[in-house]
Amino acid sequence: MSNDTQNEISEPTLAKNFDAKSVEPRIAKLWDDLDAFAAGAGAKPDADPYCIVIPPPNVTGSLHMGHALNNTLQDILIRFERMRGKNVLWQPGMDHAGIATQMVVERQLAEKQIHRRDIGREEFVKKIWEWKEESGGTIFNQMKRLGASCDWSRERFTMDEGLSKAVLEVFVSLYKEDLIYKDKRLVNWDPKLLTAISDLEVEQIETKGHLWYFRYPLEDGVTYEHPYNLDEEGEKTPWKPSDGDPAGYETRDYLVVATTRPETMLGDTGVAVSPDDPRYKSLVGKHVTLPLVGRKIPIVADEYPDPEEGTGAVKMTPAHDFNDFEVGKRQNLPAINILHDDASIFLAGNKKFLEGLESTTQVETLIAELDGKDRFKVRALIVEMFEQADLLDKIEDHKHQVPHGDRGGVPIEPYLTDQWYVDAATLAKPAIASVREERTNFVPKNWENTYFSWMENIQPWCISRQLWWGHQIPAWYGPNKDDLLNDAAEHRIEIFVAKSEAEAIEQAQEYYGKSAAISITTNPNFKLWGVESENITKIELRRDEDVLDTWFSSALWPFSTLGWPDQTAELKKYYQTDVLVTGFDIIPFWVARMMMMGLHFMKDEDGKPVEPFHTVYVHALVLDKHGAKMSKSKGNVIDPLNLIDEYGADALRFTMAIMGGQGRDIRLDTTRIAGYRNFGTKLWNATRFAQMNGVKHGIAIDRAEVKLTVNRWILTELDKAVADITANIEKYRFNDAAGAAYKFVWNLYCDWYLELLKPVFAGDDEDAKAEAQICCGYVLDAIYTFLHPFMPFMTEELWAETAERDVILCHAPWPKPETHDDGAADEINWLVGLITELRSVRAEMNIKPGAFIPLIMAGANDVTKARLKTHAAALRQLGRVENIELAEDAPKGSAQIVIGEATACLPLAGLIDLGEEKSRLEKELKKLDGEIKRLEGKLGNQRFVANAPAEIVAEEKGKLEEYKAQRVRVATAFERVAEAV
RNA sequence: GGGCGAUUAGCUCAGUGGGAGAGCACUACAUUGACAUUGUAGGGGUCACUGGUUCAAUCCCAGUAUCGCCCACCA
Repeated sequence: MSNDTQNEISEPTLAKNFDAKSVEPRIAKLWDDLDAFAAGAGAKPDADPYCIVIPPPNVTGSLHMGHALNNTLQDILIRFERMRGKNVLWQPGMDHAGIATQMVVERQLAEKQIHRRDIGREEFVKKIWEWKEESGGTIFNQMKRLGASCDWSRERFTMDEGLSKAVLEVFVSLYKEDLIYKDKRLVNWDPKLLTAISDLEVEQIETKGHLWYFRYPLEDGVTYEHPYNLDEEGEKTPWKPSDGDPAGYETRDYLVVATTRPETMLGDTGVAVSPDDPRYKSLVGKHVTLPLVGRKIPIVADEYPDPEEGTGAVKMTPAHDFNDFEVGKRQNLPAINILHDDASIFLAGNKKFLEGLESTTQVETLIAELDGKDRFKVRALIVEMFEQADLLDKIEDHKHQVPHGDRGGVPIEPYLTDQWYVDAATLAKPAIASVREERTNFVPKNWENTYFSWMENIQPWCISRQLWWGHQIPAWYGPNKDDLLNDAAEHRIEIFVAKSEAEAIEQAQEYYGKSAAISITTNPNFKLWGVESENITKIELRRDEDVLDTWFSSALWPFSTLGWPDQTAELKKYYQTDVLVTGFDIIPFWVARMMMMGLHFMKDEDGKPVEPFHTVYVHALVLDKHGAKMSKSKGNVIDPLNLIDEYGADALRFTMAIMGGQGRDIRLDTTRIAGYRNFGTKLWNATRFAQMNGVKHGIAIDRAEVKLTVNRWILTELDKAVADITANIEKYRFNDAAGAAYKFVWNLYCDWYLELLKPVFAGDDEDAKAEAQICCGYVLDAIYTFLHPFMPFMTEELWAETAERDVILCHAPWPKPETHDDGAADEINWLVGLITELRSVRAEMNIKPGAFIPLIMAGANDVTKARLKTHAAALRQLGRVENIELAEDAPKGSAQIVIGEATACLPLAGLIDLGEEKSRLEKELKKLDGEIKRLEGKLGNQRFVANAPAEIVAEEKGKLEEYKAQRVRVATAFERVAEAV
């Protein structure tokens, strides 16, 4: 022992403040150089695995606050488990994000006046790959700045070779099981992006519109009696069946139907009424003439119309409305498509539309006026035409939900096309059971409602997209053999689903026979038929042009990234993964589908399905500080990178953790980030203080040997804190874990422990000093460790700065709490209480903060006497009292603090205003009286004493006694002061 | 229309069936030996409202109000 046992302040090596800007990149590089995050890094060979797969960000994405939260929480779990000794893999990767990515590159081309069709599919896809190599994945560098400890060497991409192989495998095998099929039905069609989209990609947006009431004339000679009501002014008002007897009837030769989309009337093929509707009973089976078009369409009875709504008669457009499509199927109404794929009106050359129409001038005019025009323009024109024809009954303002494509942003059209579907209902069943039977658990649990409500009403999942960027559907089309040979009028298509072109040809060969020469064409004008002879000699196959929904490949993420369909070592080790951390918005998009696919394809040794993860942690949304969603258009977007620049990654992470409480959205207020940046500075300076006092790091402590009460106390508190933090991370209570860490570091370690050590370091008890130096460093080391998951950069830096270490901090073992309560807490709590009271009285009495004043302890017992002696230095430094003396009674004219059995007196006659001291004590008495009265009332209540648990009653009794004793002492003090005044 | 959540200090939020908490903001004082990105002390809340259960409700239950989100095919 040399210099550091003397009362010298050493020069700290740490700068005064933590410089995040220079330290963070350096630490990041350190981790990188050491491959610190590689799968299993730092773990023993037989360690338990722990795996999280990242929710793959879009390749076009950049880090937003949602990612910052999501990745912070994952990284906390990952670092925590890594330090606990598990074999950890955090699997990173990206999503190819079909539409989003294609749009980005299309926009770039548009700047050069190029359309993707100009350069062709192959060239266009090449351009997207080029773009991806150049600009894609910037988000990963941003995530590294956040400190995300993914195994970056294992980065995957949903379009890369391995994952594409998984997609093929899944598609082909689901097809073979009839869980994937092709079907012609109405889909949600995005007329801007010219592709089908799934139900989930449709957003309902409330829109102000109108409800137009049109008159459809009944066929010649048909009339009916239409009931009406009368209002107070004698005007006719609509009648509904529930109104009872109508006021009267009028004879009508037309039906009134209402619509929000007048343009669809061009495709009307019927009018439906309820079979129970008394108004229209006589009309069922009759016809109306479709205005403007002149088509005769039937009036049908169907359970779909609600007699209480609208007019009770509903126009049917099976090709452009999901309900009408169903009614059409039931009632045998044809579906007439009247839209091009871009939602312009399709009349000229529209075979189905023209069928059965006489080529009258009326129709010719209609075609001339409307064909090729945009749907909304046509809407206005149609209304105008109805008005001119005197068939517009009335117009009402109408608010309704209009479906919009979430990417293209324009209203979608229900559109009749061939698409591929996944039989989601079948796959959903085991996925529902897994959650019901708690093999997979949502945290917080209430998100299971979202999951169930989605899964239990699940519709066939439309997985084909008319895009170029994505996994091309592995289906090849050829002509139906029999149709070919029989020269049938209707040509059916034969589908060959295969993992490769060669396999498809093989299948085709088998189907068409050995004599057929089979080739693949990409010719868009290719025809499926047209052979020359009755022997099939030449067949061209053409691959389906469509690609798969992006979420199809994402659904395979937990096993495809681990190497599936190959049975890799990683797959074996890390599947089932542990927890999925995600926002609630993609529970149906992603979580539900991963459950379906995982359970279908992954089996354990006994062939039992294995869920992709045992826990789904659902976190909140990050909103601005007023609770609004962040969006570019609102201009309230906070860029996490700016926050990292300003406050450091650790501060941002800590904020995310402490605000990421379960089941609640986060309103981000940047002042809080500043607060947690300050927290880092506090810890930094605590270390600096330690350095100045020769504190030693990395030395093990035998707790039984620790002598100083403060040291024993802080070690006990440390144990409590570590246990608390550990338990809370295990329970995904990130806010509680961060809160416990914060309180321990600032409110216990810095505010009291270091303050209480100051007199020790300044004193001349060398043994005490040596012990304090070791203990102080030991606790600091523990702090670095338990804070590391939250603030990895600073703690890693401090870890390195304070001692030569065997391991870097992110591989250091998580502290283990030892329970060891020896009563030190009582003593320190007494001391802390006394000092706090001293400070409070001094402040109230306006005594100069720096001034030392004498203390006389009246009525102290032996324990108190001993404590006064032990902590004299601390009381001097922190309470600014000196010359501590003992007395039987409090001297006159002093301020008095009742603490335990004793009274601490500050003899300040002349220095303080005794009147003020008197009123201070009076206030205290009043407060005690209030408490005593409350407790006496409670304990006097027979029902309380009889019904409350015994320990509660005893507790309250104890409190009452305590208050009463306290009151006696305070009253004595008060009287003494009162006398002196 | 159905479902979920929120309502606690000026602001952002924790929290518990048994004496209301944090951060920021505010007030006063302090400061060249860890830290002004600080310290000490202090002010500030009928825990949205109304009922109910209970010995006891901010907490549990029901209803009301306000706000937010999700789902849904109303012509």
